[in-house]
Amino acid sequence: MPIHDDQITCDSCFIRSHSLFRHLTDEEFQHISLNKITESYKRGSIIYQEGNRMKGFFCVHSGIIKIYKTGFDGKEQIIRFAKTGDIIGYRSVLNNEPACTTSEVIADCVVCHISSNTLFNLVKNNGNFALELMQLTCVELGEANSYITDIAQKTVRERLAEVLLHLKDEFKIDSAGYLNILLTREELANIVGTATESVIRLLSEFKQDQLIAVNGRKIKILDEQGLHRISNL
Amino acid sequence: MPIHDDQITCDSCFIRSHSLFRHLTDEEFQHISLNKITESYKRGSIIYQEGNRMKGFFCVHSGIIKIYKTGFDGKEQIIRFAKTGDIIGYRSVLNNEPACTTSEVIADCVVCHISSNTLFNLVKNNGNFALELMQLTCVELGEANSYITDIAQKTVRERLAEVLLHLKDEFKIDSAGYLNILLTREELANIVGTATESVIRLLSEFKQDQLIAVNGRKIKILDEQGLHRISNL
DNA sequence: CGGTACGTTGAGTCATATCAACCATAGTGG
DNA sequence: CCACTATGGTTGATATGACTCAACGTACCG
Repeated sequence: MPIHDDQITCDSCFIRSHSLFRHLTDEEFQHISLNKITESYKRGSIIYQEGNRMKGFFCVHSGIIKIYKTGFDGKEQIIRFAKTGDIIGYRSVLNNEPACTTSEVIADCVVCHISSNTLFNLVKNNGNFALELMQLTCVELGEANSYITDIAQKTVRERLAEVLLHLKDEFKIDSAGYLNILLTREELANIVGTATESVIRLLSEFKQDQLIAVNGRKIKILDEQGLHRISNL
Repeated sequence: MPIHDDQITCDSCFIRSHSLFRHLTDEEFQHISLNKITESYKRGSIIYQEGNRMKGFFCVHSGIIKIYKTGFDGKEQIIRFAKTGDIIGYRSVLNNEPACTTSEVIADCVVCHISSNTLFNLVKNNGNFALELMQLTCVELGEANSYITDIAQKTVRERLAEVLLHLKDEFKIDSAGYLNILLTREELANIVGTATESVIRLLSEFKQDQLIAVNGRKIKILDEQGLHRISNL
C-alpha cells in the first residue's frame, strides 16, 4: 500500500530542528536517519488500524491524516488530525498495546516510520526528549479533556462553530481565505459528534448569517468574532 | 485548609513499591522522603483549582478525589477520579501551565505534595521513571479518547450503565455489595454529562429492571451482564 | 425551628436524530 | 458514448431523547 520514497533525508528535513527531534544527539540523529523508512500514502490509505500491533511510530513529513476511533455502531469519531511535524502511533507503542485508533490519509502524505526500539531508547536515555514527548502527550490530554467537557455540555451548533475555528487555527487559510483542509460533511459530523444532516443544516445557517462562505468542500470563515460568540469559548 | 500530618513516612508507604515510584534510586527516594509535604483534606476541600499555578504535584495516600473541568455555564464535568496510589496535577506542572482542572475531595484524604523541581529532575534523569510516567499519561489519553467517542455517540442511558460498571471496576464493592464510592446524583450526572433529573430517572428505571439496588447514595450492581448489554461496551 | 442541600416527580419544550426522497458528480464497464 | 453505480450533498417531515422549569418531599444541621 505505501509507496517507498527514500529521497527524503533527515539531514534536510526541517522537522529535525523543531519539536522533539531538536533534542537528539548526533548519534541518536544518525541512528534515526539510517533506520527510518519513508513512505508515501494517497488519500484514503490507512496507515494503521484499530487493533494493529505497532512496530513503531510515524512522523508526518507532509500531508494530513485523520485519527479516529470506531464507535459501537461503526460510526467513526475523529479524535484529532496530524500534519507536518506531528507524530502518530507513539501512544500504542509506548504502552505495548494494539492501536486503539485508526489513521487514514485525507491529504496525500509522506511519513517516516521509526521503530519501537528507537523510541524506547530515546525515552530512556535522553531526558530532554522524554520531557518534550511527555509535554506533547500532556497537551493532547488537556485538549482531550476540554473536548470531553465541550461534547458533554455544548450544543451541536456551538461545537460546530468551535471546530471551524480550531480548523482555522490548525491548518490556516490559503490566499483566497479558504481553510487549508478539505473535509466531507460526514467527516465534519464525525469531529463534532453529530449527524451529517445536522452539519449540513448548520453550515447553511452559518452561511445565511454571513459567518462563513462555502464552495463545495472549501470553507471560508467570514466572521471569526461571530463564530466565537456562538461557540462560547 | 489542609491539615499537616507528618506521621506518614515514605519508608512505610506501600505506594513506594507500586507504580512510578518503584523505579527510584535510593538517593531519589531519600530526596522525596525528606522534601515531600503530607497534607490531610476533608470532604469538600479543594486541593487545587482551575487557573492555579502549580508548585508541584500530589500523590494520593488515601481517600478519593474528583477531578473536573468547569464548563461555560459553570457546570462541572468530571474527568476522572484519583484514589490511593494515583498522582494528580502533574500534567500542569510538566507543561508549565496553570491548572486546567479542579481537584475536590469527595472522601477524606491524605496526599503528599512533591515539588515541581523534583518531578522535572526525575523525568530528565531517570529513564525508567520517565517511561512509566509517560505510559501512565498515555493510558489516561487513551481513556479520554474512548470517552469522547462514547459521549459523542452513545445515549445517556448507555453512558450511565457504562459509568456504573467503571465505578465498580475502579473502586470495587464492599462486603454488602455496594460500590466503594458515594456520589450525589448531581456528581453522577457530571460524569455522564447529563442533567441531574435524567440520572435520577434512569437510576429508577435500572432499579425497576433489577439491574441495580439503591440505598441513598449507596449503589449496588445486581446484574452486571444486563448493564453491559445496555452500555454496548 | 428555619435553613440549606439533596432527591424526586411531572409537564412541556426543543434540539437533534432518523428516515426518506432526490439531485449532482464522477468514475466504470460494456 | 451511454447506461450504471457509487458517493456525497441537500432538503423535508417526523419522532423522540433529553433538558428545563417548577413544585414538593426529605433529611440533616446549627
